[in-house]
Amino acid sequence: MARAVKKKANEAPEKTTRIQEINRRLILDAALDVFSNYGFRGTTIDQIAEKAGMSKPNLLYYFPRKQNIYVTLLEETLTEWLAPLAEIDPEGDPIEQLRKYITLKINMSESHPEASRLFANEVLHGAPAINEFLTKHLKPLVDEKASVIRRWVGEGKLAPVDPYHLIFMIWATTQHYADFDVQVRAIMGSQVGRPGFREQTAQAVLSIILNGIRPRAV
Amino acid sequence: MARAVKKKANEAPEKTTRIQEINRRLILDAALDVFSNYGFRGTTIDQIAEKAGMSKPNLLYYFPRKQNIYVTLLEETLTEWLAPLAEIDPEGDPIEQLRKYITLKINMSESHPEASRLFANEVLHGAPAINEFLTKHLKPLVDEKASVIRRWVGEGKLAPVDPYHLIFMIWATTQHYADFDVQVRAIMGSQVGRPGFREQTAQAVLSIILNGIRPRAV
DNA sequence: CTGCATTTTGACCAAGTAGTCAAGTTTTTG
DNA sequence: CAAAAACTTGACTACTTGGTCAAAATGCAG
Repeated sequence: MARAVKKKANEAPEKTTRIQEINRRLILDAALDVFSNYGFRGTTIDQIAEKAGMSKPNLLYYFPRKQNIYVTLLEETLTEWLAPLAEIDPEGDPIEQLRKYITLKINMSESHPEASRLFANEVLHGAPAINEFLTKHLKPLVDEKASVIRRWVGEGKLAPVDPYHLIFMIWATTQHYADFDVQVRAIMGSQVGRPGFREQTAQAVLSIILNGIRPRAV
Repeated sequence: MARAVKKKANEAPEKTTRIQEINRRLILDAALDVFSNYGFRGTTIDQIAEKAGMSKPNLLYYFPRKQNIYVTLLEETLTEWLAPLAEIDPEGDPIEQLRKYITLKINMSESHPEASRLFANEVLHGAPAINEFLTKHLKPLVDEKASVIRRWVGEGKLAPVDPYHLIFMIWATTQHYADFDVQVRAIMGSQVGRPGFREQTAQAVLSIILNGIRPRAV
């Protein structure tokens, strides 16, 4: 009867069994798929349970509330999602570092569009579940990288540009291809699926942004 | 007892009374507010009715289905949303035309963020209600403007750039400020509300994109 | 002012959905 | 190889919510 999380109330607080590990993974994978397509309200526990191949009460044995699945998923995803930003090397060459960052983001948008959409949907609706994450983790990281970029600008290695807006532009542009996939497909048609499309996208995005911030003669 | 739409079954097909006009407007305004915040599934008819100041059955007298309100709203919004793109003048100066377009889009994002979010949410979820609009109206318009941009590139008036990706980048960047408002606020804090923030944004976006596509020496 | 059309709403219904429960099955452990 | 712990599920409940309906209130044309 004990909930998966609670133990005998005096033993070691955290102990995950093999089965727990497997099933939580199954649930989270299924949930990512469903939540990213239908949003929080649009998703039913039954949908997730079916996709995960288990009964609803069983699913609720692992995550007592729908919210729990959702929040766990967002936390898992966000950390991974931010990794590339953290990798920007303050000592590296500015243009090279930003090229690498943009390329990584475009690749992520193609390889994990569900994660991007899950996040986009949450923010679009006011980020009720992750507002704290945004101010406590995202902001400090962005502040840090923004000051690096600002220094680069000061050293004349980049054209004068507001670092925050530059970062927003990179996010917006790269995630657009995941979040607005349907629209991109409606306009560009069959090209989208074709091999090489990602390279073509990367090339176009890199060309505009990097030339847009390359230092210019005054 | 007749539905608002049907008349005495043989009279002039379309006749909207004063009251109808007022109430439909009240409903659509309220609905834009609610739908853009909570999405289609997350919105209840009761919420809209309350915000519109009328009873639920009364609201359903004007729009027999929740879907009807939603679709009407999207159609109204989309036309307005695309207007700036149509205004790009093939005979004008390329950089000037694109500057004007970007500026208009940024202004719209600030003045009508709900419209942007309504649309973003719909596309994010696969655009079930407007897929047809995308291929029948949006695509042709984009194709047309893309060929104008391609011609400009051919004439050496712009750096070599894929016109479709350029348009996507402009959309992504400008709408980001409406759709991801919460995130922008979490990172930039109180600056966002301040007068002049829009100008600062416009300046940053214009600087990067326009310099990114300005013709360069080979 | 009167009678018909339009508008408005309280009460209600059916479907869908988050979450519970108690009883069963499987796995682990001493 | 028991006995305990962990896992699983059918059946159920409480609640939300889209939509109906019949009757009342209001507006309006002649």
